[in-house]
Amino acid sequence: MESRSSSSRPVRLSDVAAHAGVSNATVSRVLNGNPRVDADMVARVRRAADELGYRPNAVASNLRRQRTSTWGLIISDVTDPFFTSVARGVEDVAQDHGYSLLLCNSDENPEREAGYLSMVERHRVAGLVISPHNEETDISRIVAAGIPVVAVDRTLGNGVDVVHVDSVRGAVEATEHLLAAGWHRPACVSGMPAVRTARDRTEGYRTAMAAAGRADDEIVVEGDYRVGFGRQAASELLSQRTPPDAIFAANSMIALGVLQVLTEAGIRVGRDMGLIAFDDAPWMAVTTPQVSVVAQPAYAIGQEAGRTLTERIADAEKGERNAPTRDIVLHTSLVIRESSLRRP
Amino acid sequence: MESRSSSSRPVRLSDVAAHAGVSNATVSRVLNGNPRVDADMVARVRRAADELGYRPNAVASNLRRQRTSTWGLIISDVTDPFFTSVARGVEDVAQDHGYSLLLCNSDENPEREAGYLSMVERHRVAGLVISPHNEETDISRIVAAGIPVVAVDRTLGNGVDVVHVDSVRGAVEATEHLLAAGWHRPACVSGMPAVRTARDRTEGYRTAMAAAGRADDEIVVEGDYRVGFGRQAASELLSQRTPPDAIFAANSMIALGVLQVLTEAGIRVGRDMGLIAFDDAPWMAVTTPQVSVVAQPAYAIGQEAGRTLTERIADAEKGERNAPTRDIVLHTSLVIRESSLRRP
DNA sequence: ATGAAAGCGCTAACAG
DNA sequence: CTGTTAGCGCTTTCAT
Repeated sequence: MESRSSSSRPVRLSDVAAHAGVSNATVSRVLNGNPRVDADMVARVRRAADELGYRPNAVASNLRRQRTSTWGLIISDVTDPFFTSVARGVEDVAQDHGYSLLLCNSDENPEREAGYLSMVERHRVAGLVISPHNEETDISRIVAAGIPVVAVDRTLGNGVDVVHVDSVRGAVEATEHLLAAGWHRPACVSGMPAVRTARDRTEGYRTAMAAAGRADDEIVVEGDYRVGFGRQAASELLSQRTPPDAIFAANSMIALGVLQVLTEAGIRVGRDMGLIAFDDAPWMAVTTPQVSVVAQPAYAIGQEAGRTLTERIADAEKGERNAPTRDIVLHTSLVIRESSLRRP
Repeated sequence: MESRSSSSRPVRLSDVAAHAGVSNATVSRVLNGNPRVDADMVARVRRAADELGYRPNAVASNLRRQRTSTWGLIISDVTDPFFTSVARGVEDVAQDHGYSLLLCNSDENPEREAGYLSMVERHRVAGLVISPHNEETDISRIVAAGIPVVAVDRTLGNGVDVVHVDSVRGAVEATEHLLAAGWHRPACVSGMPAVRTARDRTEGYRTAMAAAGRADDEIVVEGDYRVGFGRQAASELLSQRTPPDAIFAANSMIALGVLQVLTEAGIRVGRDMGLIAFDDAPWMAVTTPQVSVVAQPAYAIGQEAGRTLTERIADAEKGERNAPTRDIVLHTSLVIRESSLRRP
């Protein structure tokens, strides 16, 4: 039974207090679940709040409390299924704990990232989850402001908690598998060397090649983690004098671009060209042939980051300043489908 | 007085004022770009702010101004490429205008949606972009609070602006195309009838079937817009006595599920079974055969929603309460690839 | 168990 | 052009 005149002044806590015939303090206590209030009072206040259709003003509350109920989430690309799954994991944990998410898409662009970093600081977020562009990403201000930070996918040095997978190992496994499947000249198409996961995945590829005594056959193309670069790299590779006979794509976006070009060129994957990707994506099981991958538990990474963040926030409130840094490594799994298998 | 034991107290505007030897008001004016301040003052204040590493407290500012620099964004599924593209469009416009985004994933769940609606109201967002679950979605409180709202993808009645495509027409085109390509029994796999786009796409299918004198051959399966339902529907369809020979999937998630099942069952798409989907997705050009679609300009929908929202916010500030409701319809395009073409 | 009152950090009248 | 001052709506001592 809320009073609803089109654009009236919002109902304030003091309106509820007046309506219930109690003080502001009591209303505040009731609405915040403070136990030392009389049961009758609680009922009266609740009813008054309902009748007036009261919605607490989170801005005022945040200011007074000197802390917000919001987390910042800065990710590289909302368009990349890996990051959307991570975001989903973070969101679900945030919601469970009463936090909202300020979403920022850094787009793998350091300036944009810096702008967003400044924004979350101005908003005085309670915590931050970030997939940092690279180790140089400067979060010193955030840390100095006492805002807990958890990195996902990529480390940040500085004693910041991180949740990620072992990219080197995943890449080694992918490359070894390609070699074991009988491909002779597997190439690696990777992201920006500035980005840690890209470097690690390239390194894993090189390690496996060297271990197999194939160091001389290494073919590495580095660009970025976008579909466009996957296309470009694939075209370049195909036009070489002695093209590779297989490709290890360092993420799903690159794999998509590579596959587009391969498809357009009429190259039969799994026959003329082997393919394996780091990162699973929902569509990889519906292509012909299906794409083999090194799968990462993206949603779990997000959840784990969210859980770690809540703990850090609790620590910070207790004045706990020097809990040991956590480096949470989740497992990848090699999912062998068809694209990496050599058919006659 | 609360104990704030953590690191150093953040720098406040008054610290900058003291450091620069001016009043708070002057600092505020400089930092907000008020033109009537002396150039020397500006320089002095800027320097002081820099030296102290000052970051304005957006919470305090928001409270005092009685408006925030945040938009709410409530979408059905961050995992659906259509919605992530929309989100991207909204985000880019928001950023251009100095707004941040509070991201909410309603998951096509009315309760979750209601919770988020309440949240954005408490946060006193400056505006809201929402893909409402359906016409019943109750945004009366938001509207009553004077918060401009723009719906995307689905209408909301109530005189709320909306940016979307003509789903009926897109579905008609898809179905006509299937029929023209020589498929005899095309089925329609759609989302929840409660959701407007799902209803519209089903209706478009029916309209086209009727117009072709094939009303008796209609096969409609309705569930939701998720991959899982696409799988389920495809299985059911395949096990029927007289299965369809083509499928119109009402969105890309359903199409993905359908394709998974078709692939697993060894059914040759484009031969044994025709397929066309509403919504393009990046992977649809790398399957074999490539998937024909009714493409929507998702990013543009997001942008358009963002632009409309900024205008509505400006209107609201001017006290403009009755600008005519906008119904912005963007064009779909029929992209005929291979899955809908009948090969011998 | 309840109320009175003092701010949280900032902006915007209003004076000067 | 600059400063003084009064809050924004809420939470939390402190006193009763």
